[in-house]
Amino acid sequence: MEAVTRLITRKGLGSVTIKDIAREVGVTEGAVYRHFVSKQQILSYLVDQVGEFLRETVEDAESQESTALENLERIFRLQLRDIEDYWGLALIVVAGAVSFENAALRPRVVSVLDAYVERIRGILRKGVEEESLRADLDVDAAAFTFYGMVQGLASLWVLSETPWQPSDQGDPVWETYKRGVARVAPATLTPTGAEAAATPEAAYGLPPPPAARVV
Amino acid sequence: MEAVTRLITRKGLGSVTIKDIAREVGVTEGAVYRHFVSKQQILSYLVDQVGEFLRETVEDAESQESTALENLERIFRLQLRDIEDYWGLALIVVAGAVSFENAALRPRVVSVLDAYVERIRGILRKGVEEESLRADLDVDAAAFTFYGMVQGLASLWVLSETPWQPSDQGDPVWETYKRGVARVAPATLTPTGAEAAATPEAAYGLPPPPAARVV
DNA sequence: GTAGTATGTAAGTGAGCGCTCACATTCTTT
DNA sequence: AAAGAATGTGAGCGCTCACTTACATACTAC
Repeated sequence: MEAVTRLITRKGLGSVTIKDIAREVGVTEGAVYRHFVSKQQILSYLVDQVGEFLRETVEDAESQESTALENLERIFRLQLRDIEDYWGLALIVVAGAVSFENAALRPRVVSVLDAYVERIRGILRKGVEEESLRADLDVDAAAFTFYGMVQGLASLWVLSETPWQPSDQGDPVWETYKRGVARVAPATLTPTGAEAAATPEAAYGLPPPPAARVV
Repeated sequence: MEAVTRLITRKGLGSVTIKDIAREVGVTEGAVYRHFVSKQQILSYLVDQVGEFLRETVEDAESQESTALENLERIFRLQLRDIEDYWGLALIVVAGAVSFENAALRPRVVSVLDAYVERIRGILRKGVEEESLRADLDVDAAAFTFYGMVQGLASLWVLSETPWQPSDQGDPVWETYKRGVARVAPATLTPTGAEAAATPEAAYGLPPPPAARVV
């Protein structure tokens, strides 16, 4: 399984063959089939493994005794780090598109993703209850957006050849998200010409985010 | 090209063969190769076509004389509609992951995506200038998030078998985004127990969004 | 040490892929 | 009507893929 992870990370899911896996492990194709009944099964195990990985990430962050908002931020940052470390692997689940080619694998991917989004929703609900998130928050929409944020960063990162890291972009992206969900004074349009708002970092007692890089 | 679009929409990029394309058109494989030199070329044309499609969508929305925020909302909604209509096709670009399997196609996909995100950035910049967006907005991060929002909805939609439509989820998701970028009073944490904020729809003179559905 | 099982190898098989080619048909031009 | 170009056919080539099989070796238990 580790060899498969390495291979996918190196050359993408679609181009990994059984022969590749065997060579990576240092055996022949037949030996692989002594332990797995099909390639499908290998990928299926892999999806489970990724699901477990996601679950642990979220639960670790949740176990901390802090506000839902802080937990979410922790998950966001852990996720970005994981994408950097195992990006090909993370993409199996995070960029679910990869799997939509493989109809047999889809139900597993769907259940992993559903569980993930549901956990995010749970944290958001808790945040609304404990009043660190705005009371009128649409929890479903916010969970969607959280997922999209991670996935968007992941796919733009994978596609770009430049050496930027998701975690570099993470701060300002997180700020944008936070502004949409955190509890704030009622939103009102300020007339043109009004003074610029103080940076929200200051409002939260955080250091200012680093300058964003262009993709 | 229309047949290819239809096929990808039906069964995904990876499983479309030249034979499939020929059958869909009503000719044999050889005839396809009379007009295209390779499968790679067909896909390459397709990516260009999608890029053109995206460009038109954005330019149509931009040509309207309204605030950047309203233009962005229009793009968002048009995009969701396009994903519903041609989802497999939209995914070629939107879920760039599909292409990362295909190294030769990647530069084209990257340039299409870059152009798209850059256009979103341009609108956001304009919004900051005309003061419909917050002055301290991180334009790069907001563009990232916009892209992620669309892509997240697209991939969750593709994966789920349930009959929900992205445009149904669109309203609350857009509200979450808008709260993060629109010009508002300086963000300050309200103490617990404070009254819930008035709905932002009211602030913008819009009808309340429909209840969100679960994936 | 021997039996039995677990694990590995080398050489396949058959199917499907992108793509080619010798040839047939249809369309356009004059 | 004839010529030439454009378009289409169907067989098949070379390759790679997931997967199989007959046989060999290594490990474990008694």
